[in-house]
Amino acid sequence: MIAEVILESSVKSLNRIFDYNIPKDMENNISIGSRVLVPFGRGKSLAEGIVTNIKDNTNFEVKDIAKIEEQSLSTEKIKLSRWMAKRYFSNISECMRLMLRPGTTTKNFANRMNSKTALFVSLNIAKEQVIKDIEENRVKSEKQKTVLKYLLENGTVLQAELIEKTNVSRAIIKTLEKNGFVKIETKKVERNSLASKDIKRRGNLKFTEEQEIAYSKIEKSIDNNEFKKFLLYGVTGSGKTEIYLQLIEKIVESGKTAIMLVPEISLTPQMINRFIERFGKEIISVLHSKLSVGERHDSWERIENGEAKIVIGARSAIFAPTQKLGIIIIDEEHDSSYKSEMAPRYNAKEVAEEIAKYNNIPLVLGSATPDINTFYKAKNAEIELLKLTKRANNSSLPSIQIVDLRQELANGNRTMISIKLYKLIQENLKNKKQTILFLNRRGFSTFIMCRDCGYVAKCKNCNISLTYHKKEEKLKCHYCGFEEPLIKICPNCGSKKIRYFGTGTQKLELEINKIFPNASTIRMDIDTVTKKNSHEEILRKFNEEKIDILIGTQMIVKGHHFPDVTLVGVVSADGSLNIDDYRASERTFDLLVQVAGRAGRENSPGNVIIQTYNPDNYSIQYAKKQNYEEFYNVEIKLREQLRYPPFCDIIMFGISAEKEDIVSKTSNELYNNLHKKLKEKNISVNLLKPLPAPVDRIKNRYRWRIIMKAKTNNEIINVINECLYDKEFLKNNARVIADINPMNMM
DNA sequence: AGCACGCCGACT
DNA sequence: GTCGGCGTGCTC
Repeated sequence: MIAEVILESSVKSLNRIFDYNIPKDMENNISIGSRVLVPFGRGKSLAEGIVTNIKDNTNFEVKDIAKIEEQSLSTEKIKLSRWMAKRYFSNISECMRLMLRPGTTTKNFANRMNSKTALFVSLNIAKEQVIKDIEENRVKSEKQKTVLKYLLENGTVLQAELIEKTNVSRAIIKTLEKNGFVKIETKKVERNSLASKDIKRRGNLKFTEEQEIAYSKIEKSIDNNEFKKFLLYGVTGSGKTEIYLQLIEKIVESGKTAIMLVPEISLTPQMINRFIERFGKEIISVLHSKLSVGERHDSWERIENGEAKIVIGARSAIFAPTQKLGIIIIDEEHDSSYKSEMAPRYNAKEVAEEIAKYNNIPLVLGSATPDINTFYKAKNAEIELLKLTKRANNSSLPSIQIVDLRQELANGNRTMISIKLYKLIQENLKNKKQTILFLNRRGFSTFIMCRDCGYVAKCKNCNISLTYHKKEEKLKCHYCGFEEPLIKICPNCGSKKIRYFGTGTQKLELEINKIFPNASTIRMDIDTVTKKNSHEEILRKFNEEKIDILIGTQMIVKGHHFPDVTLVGVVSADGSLNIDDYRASERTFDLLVQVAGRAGRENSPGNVIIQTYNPDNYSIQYAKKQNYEEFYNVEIKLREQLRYPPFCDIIMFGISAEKEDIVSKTSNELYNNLHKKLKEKNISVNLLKPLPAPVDRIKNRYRWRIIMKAKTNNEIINVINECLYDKEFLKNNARVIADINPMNMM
């Protein structure tokens, strides 16, 4: 018997099948999906791989499989890997890696993550007997008594815990073991990130009429075992989560499992707690990047062995090894984090759809500001639209005002805070209410320039200006991380007239401290949340210590609940508007609606001030009105006129290398190959000539790109794959990537 | 990715 | 002569 094996490697030239002989004694233990070790190459080194097919003979002179490992992939996951590899122009083994238990995919399989074990101590005789033995003084030593008492109360405990809590040495426990009172054994330790949670269970809430209708539509497709897509479109507070919870409850009760994806940033303890309240931590598995590899390994194992029925996680949790999957829910479906920016460059929404198809189950997408593409499909009946128009908790929408910064400047106000915003902050401080100031740019100044000669400080590795970070007195590159001390004298002309341009959160914080010297402030951006729990720590501080003003970027926007915030100021709405990307308006609208949602969620209606140099822009105007559908109607017409998604797909080819001539040569070769092949097959697409990327050098590599606009189908995808994996083309010494509908066009 | 092969200049 | 530099090609 011969096995077709895909080797674990991200090298493009190895992205194919290798045949291996299955030794007689392994025949009964091997199947499609088995993970194996095989000899590969001239050396004696072993490579890891996955068996993707078993057949009777081969044309090659084959070697024997060396070892079969314990883990395997389901045939469904192999099918999914094949689909992904093609759709996302990636190596099949890179796709498979996402579906294997975390911590088991390192090249060095000797250092594999395994289930962790530790020594546990428990009583070896009946409790009553132990009590008697203590009372009748058969155990005399005080220390031994303490240990036995602790065990009587706590059952089986970690030896380390026992030693720490009872303050005894290991010898005492050993003696107790020798005398037959306790036993010490090696057992598996579960690294469960939820272990410390002790949360009261709670029942269901009562549905409103709208919730009831939405729920029963989805319920019907669960009952019919059919694949169907739903868009649950409802404003913040309209009760989407309650619908998710009750759908999952139904699924779990019928012995099936559920996957719920949420954006990484909204995977907060508050959100997880809500699930634990309803279902208990025993059947929930949480997967996200903040967990240690060990915790992720064990979470995965609990899903594999059926212990965990509900998976809550960020993007890659879609690959969780669930048994009998019954529903997939994707919350905040418009969020850009569902698209991977690393190989394989997959979109979890599309992957979820594929998985839902395989399993004949519903896929539920939820959002208050749906992705334009999703809403277009909902309007065209490809997705069933379920609307929730009323806020379940009756809280009122905040009052939103736009401030024209041009006017402000004309009136002589050169600060970042308009008169209107200033007055509202002052009022809030007086009333002991909290304020959030949002600015989507970190650092102090975006760039620094010499006023005499026009010199701008740039990164030596990237063609991008350096951002000034005041606290460290450093210039930093936000692309490669390069840092250098702040320059005080122009290196070009020696002038001392160095000026700072553009504003970041650091400068805003400084300015706020100047304007409101008595107000307490806290800042939250990438620079302040580097440590593992600092994110939560800042929010806890803000909430509990009643900090007056929270200043932050994107990351303050999602999923957090601030009961005492009654004022939100968007210091500048223009940052996301002036990006060279067809999604700039959509992003601005989403962001503003979400930021506004942070104000006045409880009983007091909040105030929102949006400061901008583009007060007439439609995304800002509709955000003020909080009217998604009107925004959609304008946006979709523009997309149609300019032929942007959903009216076509955008495929971006990125070519990079250290030498510019290699980049241009490879780019032109790829363009010509694509052009030729498409012409041969009579496929017409909009293929733009290769050009340097907007940021044409990052980390010392020159970057070019080719853009293709086309309504993709199998034929086009095949042509692209053929060109990218062409043997002759691969000889070029450049890095080439292809990304379908990328989130970042830079 | 490894690893071997082979073609070239430098050197105990 | 031969040691080692790295460009090229192959791996079931």
